[in-house]
Amino acid sequence: MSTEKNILEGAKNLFMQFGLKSITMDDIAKKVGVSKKTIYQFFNDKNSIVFKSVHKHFSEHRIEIEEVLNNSKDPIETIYRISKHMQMQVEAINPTVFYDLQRYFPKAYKRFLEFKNTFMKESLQQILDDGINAGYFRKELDTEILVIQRIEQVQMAFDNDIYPRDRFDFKKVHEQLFDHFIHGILTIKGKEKYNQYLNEEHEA
DNA sequence: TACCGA
DNA sequence: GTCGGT
Repeated sequence: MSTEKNILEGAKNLFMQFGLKSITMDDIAKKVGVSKKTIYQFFNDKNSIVFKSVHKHFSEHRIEIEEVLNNSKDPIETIYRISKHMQMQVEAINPTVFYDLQRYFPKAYKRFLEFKNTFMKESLQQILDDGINAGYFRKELDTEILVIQRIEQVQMAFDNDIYPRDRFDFKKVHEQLFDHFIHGILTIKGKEKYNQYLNEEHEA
């Protein structure tokens, strides 16, 4: 792998684990095993590494989501598998990343918002519309309104002022919000199908 | 690796 | 004192 890819991969891993602000250029150099001089041959500044890390992260995330979209038998399986995927992502990322992005790295934060407001929004809306047509989700739903609600509630769970992490289990907050969301949209038929996937998981 | 400026 | 940048 190229030196540039190595640096980016190492930086991304450190950022995911510890956040953006607390990781220094020296930390990255040490982790990757190169000098800071080498890093600055590929990246203009820290802002550039953060931006490219964020870009790489969401590009990979997008490919994984597309794999699920293309290989699920029905909308219930899609939303179930994506929720599992999101759960893993949520556990793998230090929540301070979002705070750091917003506060210190506006350009990278903009990239994140773009991902959230285009790809995430469009794919979730497609899933909801498909689910309604298949009779799994309630036909009364306004999917455009609910997609925004769902995306923003995920973001809300990352906000330490809203669900302080010294009082709430981060993972449990996400689980609760998803459970509440999914049960608010399922029809009877959808619930049966959803429970099938839950039961398969317990048997596995 | 040492150093400077913020 | 810390950290991005030289």
